[in-house]
Amino acid sequence: MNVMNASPRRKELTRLAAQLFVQEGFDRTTVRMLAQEMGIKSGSLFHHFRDKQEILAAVIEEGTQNALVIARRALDNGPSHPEARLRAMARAHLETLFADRNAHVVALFEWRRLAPDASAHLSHLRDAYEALWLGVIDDALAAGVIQGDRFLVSRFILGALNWTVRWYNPEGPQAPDDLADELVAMIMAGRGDQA
Amino acid sequence: MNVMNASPRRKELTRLAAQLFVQEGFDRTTVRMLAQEMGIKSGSLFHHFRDKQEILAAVIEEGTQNALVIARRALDNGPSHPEARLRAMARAHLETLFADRNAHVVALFEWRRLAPDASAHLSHLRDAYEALWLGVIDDALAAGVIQGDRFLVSRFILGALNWTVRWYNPEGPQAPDDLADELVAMIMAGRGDQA
DNA sequence: GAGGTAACCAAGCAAGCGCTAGTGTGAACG
DNA sequence: CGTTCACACTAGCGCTTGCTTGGTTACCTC
Repeated sequence: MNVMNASPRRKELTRLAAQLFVQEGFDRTTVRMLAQEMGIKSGSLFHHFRDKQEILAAVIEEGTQNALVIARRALDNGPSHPEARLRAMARAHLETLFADRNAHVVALFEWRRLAPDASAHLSHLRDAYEALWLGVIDDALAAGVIQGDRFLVSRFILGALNWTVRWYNPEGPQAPDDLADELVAMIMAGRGDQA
Repeated sequence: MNVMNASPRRKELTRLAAQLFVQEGFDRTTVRMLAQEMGIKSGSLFHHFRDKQEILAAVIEEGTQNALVIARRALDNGPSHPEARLRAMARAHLETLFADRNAHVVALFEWRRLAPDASAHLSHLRDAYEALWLGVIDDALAAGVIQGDRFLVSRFILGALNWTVRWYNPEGPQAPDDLADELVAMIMAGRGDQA
């Protein structure tokens, strides 16, 4: 078994697993299906991962880590005006969501299949990510750019954004950035200044 | 097997199944678990349902039917102003969502486990429901109450509303109607008139 | 060229899965 | 009183599941 999470082989296997988990769902995906997709036999799979659970955890960790990196970069190199930061954050969210779509779909819809210990570890990552959002939302509230309860607003926004994986088609005419801008425009309080 | 969907026994079994499906997920819920929860042996289960798939379909159909009934009632007996109709629709959505919470969580997150024929049948129900939403949204757009693309708006709203099942606690201080009103207030375009 | 190691394979085990077959029982009905 | 029917039971079949075991290969290092 490979202890390092960064082994290139393991990373590739994780990517393939994410794809299958999205296609079939975690429970319906058998170790034999995973092995075949990876071009190995089912027994060999357990050289790379302790058990099936660990594959799921690896997939979700990968996606969540990337989300954190991208969001932090968007805020660090990004604009300072609260409204623009809100837009940058929404854009960053959709950017990761569709760059690592498989991993994020798994994270969103198979989270409950995680064993308790893995879930606890990954919850910290997710909390760190949501903290970034709450910071941006607090600033926007303070500046009067948006209005409402901070938790309600953040959950409505994240709900609307996360739900896009259910209907958004990247081949279509709309770019992810357009979606993000439209959503932010939609929730801007009392300022009829959208395009 | 019971052909009528309205047998009271079958309805009760469907309710119990919904609960288990939410707790464990459809795939992880075995027919033996279902039977035990129902106080019978696993073999007896197939007197009521042809197979496990049919139980899933029954759960989802129940929830979706109720959603349609409640939404239609809210619109028929409801207000005529576009903004008020939007609010009524959002309230109705959350009302069903938490009245039949288990059934709706299953419908939202286990839909893909449906066999193709059951899925086709139930899609019509869901489409009818979404048509109601689009009608209300079109009126609101025409009246200038909200702005944006009709599909984008509807998907953002439904995403935000559906996502509430992930975090909303009915025991908490906030009533579902408050949530609905806050969301509608949030998306009202260029009219700083929320509470 | 000996030793170590990452990667893989063949074979299979124990447990659990959905579902079936055949039977029993008590209430309802003519 | 005999028939029917909804409902439940026992027993188990055939298959798949996640995972283990013991051994093989190819490459790297000193």
